[in-house]
Amino acid sequence: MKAATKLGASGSAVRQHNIQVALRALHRMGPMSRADLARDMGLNRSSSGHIIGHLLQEGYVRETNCLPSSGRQMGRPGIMLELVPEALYFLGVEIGVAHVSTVVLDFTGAVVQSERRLYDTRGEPPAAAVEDILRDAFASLGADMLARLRGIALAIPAHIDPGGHLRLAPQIGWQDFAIQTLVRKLIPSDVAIRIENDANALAIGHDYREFHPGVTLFLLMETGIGGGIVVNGELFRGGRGLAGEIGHLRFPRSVPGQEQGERYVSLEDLIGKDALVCAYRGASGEPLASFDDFLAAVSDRVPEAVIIAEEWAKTLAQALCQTIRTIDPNRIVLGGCVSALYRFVGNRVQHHLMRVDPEMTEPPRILVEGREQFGAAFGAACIMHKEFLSRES
Amino acid sequence: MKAATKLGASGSAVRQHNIQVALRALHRMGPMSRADLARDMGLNRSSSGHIIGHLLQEGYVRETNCLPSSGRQMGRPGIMLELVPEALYFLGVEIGVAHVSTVVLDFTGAVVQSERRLYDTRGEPPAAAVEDILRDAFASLGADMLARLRGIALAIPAHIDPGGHLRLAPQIGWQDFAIQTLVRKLIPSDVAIRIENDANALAIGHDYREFHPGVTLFLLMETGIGGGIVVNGELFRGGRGLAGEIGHLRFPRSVPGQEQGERYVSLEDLIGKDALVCAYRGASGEPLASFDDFLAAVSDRVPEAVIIAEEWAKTLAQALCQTIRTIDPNRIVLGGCVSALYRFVGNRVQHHLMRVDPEMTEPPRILVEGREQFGAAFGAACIMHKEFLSRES
DNA sequence: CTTGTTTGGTGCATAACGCAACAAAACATT
DNA sequence: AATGTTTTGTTGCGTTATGCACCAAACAAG
Repeated sequence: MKAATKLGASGSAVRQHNIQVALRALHRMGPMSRADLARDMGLNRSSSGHIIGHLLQEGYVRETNCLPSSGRQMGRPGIMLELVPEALYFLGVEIGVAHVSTVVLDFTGAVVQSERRLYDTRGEPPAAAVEDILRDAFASLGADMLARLRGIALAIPAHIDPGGHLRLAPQIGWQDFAIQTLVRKLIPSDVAIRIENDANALAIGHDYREFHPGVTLFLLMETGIGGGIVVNGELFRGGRGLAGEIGHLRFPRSVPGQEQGERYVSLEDLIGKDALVCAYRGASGEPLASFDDFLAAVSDRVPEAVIIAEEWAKTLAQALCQTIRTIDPNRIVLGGCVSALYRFVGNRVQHHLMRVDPEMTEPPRILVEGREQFGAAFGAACIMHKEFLSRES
Repeated sequence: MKAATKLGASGSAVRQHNIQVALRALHRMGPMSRADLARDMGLNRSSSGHIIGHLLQEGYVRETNCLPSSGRQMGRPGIMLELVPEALYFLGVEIGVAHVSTVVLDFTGAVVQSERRLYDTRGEPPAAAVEDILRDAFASLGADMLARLRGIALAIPAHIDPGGHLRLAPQIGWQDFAIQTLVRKLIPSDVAIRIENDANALAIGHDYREFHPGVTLFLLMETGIGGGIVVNGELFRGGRGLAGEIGHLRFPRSVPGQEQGERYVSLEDLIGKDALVCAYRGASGEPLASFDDFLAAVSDRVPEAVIIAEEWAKTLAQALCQTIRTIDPNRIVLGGCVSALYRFVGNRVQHHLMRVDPEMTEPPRILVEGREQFGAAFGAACIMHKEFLSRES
C-alpha cells in the first residue's frame, strides 16, 4: 500500500536498458550486424553503433568473420558481431541427496565445464555442507573463470521462499536455514546469488535454450514429484515459492479395511519411483526388483507390470487434468527417471485424460525431456545468465 | 524464436514512462506534492516539477487545497496535486445471461455512473446483441463523457482467447465469435478495447481498489464456478485464457448402479448453485425450494440442509487443496451468491482442508467478498483504467 | 565501368534528467 | 516581534543518449 514506486528512469538508465536489450538480442539471434541490431531494437543505426562501440571497448562484444547467414542482400555486407564467450562466467550448482553437480556457462550461454561427483549431503550439517560444496566448486574453476564469475545459483530439492530462505528439504534433511545469507558471506559481493528449487531450475534450463511463448509446466518425476511453471520465459513461483508442487496434490484412496473412511494420499506417494518399485516388488514377487526391472517388464508387457503402469497412467491423467484446468499450460514437459514410463504408456495417459475430462479442447502437448545431461545445475546457471542479461549491469 | 525484440527506449520514451509512473503514484497515494512525487519516483524535484507542469497544462492534474495529510513537517508545505476526475472516462460493460450492467469510472478511478437493466442475451444473435448493448451504453453517457472516453471493456461469461476472440459461452449460447473485431468497428479508434472473462474482471476489480502483493485466487460461485488468478496486480490468464477455471476440475463419483465404473463430474456440477438447490429440493421434499430457502435452512441447522452443506464444504476443500498446491495463492476470495454458504460452514471447509492435506503449512486466508455492487462491469472498467495508466498515453 | 543498395561512422540538434542556487512559505526559537 | 531553520517550487546550466542527415566504403548487377 505504501510501497514506493521507484521506477523513474533517468538518461543513463535508458542506455543501461538498451545495452541489456542489445546483449539479449545478440544472445538470442546469434551473430548480427549493427544495422540488424538497430532494426531489431527499433532505434537508429547511429545509436546502435554507439552502443556497440561501448560494448566493444568493454570487451563484451567482438567483431567476427562469420558470414551473414541471412538471405541474399544487395548492398555492403555488415560486420558481424558476437558476444565474447570468455567475458563473464556463471556457475550453477545442484545439491542432490547423494551427489553434487556443477555447470559453468560462458557469456554466450554455452556449457564450458560440467562436473558431477558423489556427496553425502545428509551426513553433514547444512552450513558446513554448503561451505564445503562451494569451496570444492570454486577449486574446480580456473583463475580466469573465478575472476570473471558474475553469478552463482544453487538448485536444491527444497522449498525456498521468495527471500531465499530454505524452509524445508525433507530429502536431504535440512529445514529453516538462511542459506542465502550464508552464501552471501562466502563469496565476493559482486557475484549475484540465487537459491532455487531444483524443479524450478530444471524448468528454466529446459526453457532457456529456446524461447517458448505461453505457459509450460515442467514435471520432475523421481521418488518425489517436483514441478515448475514457466510463463513467457519467467518462472511463476506462486505466493510463497510453492507453485507447481504437483507432487503434493492429494487424492482420496479408500482404505481396504474401512468402508467409509477415506484417506488422502499425496500424488508422489502414488506415482513416484518408490511407489512404483514397491508395487512391482509386491506384484512380481521379486523383493529386490529395481525400477529398471520394472521398466523392462512394462516394455515386455508382463501383465503384473502393465497393470501397475495402467494405474500410474490413470492417476497421472487425473493429476494433469486438475493442473491443466488450473493453470492452462500450452505444453507439459516430463523429466526425471519416471518419465521413461510415459514412453510406454503415453497413449494410455492421453486416453485417461480424455475420459476424465471429455470437454477439454485441444489439450496441451505432453513431451518427455530425455537429455538428462542438462540437469538442475545447468538450469541454475541459466537462471544467472538470464538474470544478468535482464537486470542492470 | 525470430520474435523482434523491439524494446529500445529513446529519449522521449523516458518521459512517457515517467508520466505514467507519476499518474500511477497520484492515483494510488492520493493527493501529494511535487516533492513527495519526486521522492517516490526517485528523481529530482526539478524533473518532477517539469512533469507536473506538463500534466497541468494537458489538464490531467490540478492543484488542490487539500491539507497535507502526512505527519508533522517542518518547512514550507507543498502544494497538493490530484488527478482531474473529469479528464478521462472508462466504461465497463458486463453482459450477463439475463441482464446488462454498465459502470463508468472517471480518471481518478471513482464510479461516476452505474446502471443495471434486464436484457435477454440468449434471445439475440451475438452481433446484433453486442451492437444493441453498446448503443444503449453509449446513449446513457453524457456528451462530455463520450468525448473523453478512452477505454471500453466487456466482461462476458465466456472463454476469451488471448486475441480477444470469443471461443465459447455456453451460458448465453455464443461461440466462436470475433467479438473484438466487431467492437473495434463500432467505436472510435482512439478508444481502447478489451474483452475479458467475467470472473477475471471481478478478480481485477477486487484487487484494484488496493494493491495486494503476491497471488490471489478469486472464485466466482454461481451456477457455474468461474475463477481468476491475480499475480502482483496482473491477471494470469494461462496459455489460452483458461487459467483459474476451477469449475472444470473433475472429480470421480462412483455411479450407484455400477460398482467399478467411475464417472467424472466437474466441480461446478457438484458445488454450484443449481446442484445445491437440486439436492436440497430432493432432501427436503419441497420441489420449489429456492437457494435462499436452502441458505435459511442451513442457518437454522435443518439436518437435511446441513448434510448437503457439509458435502459442499468437503468437496470445496478438496478442490481448494489441489489449487493451493498448484498455484500457491496467498489469499482466496470467494464471490457470487453461493459464497454466502461459506459464512455458515467456513470452519468445516477449513477442517476438511486440514484433513485432506495435513502437511499444508500456513494455508492461504479465505475471505468472502460481500460487496456485490462491485460487479464484473466495475472490474472491466478497472481493467481499462489500469491499462491506461500502464501503457503509453 | 557505372549505378544502385546497404553499411558504418560523424557532426549537429533535440529531449530529458541531475545539480546547484535562490526566493518563498511556514514553524521554532530567542 | 525578529530571526533562524527547514522544506518547497522554480530556474539556468551541464550531461547524456538518441534521432537525423550526410559521407565514404563495400558489394551486386547491368
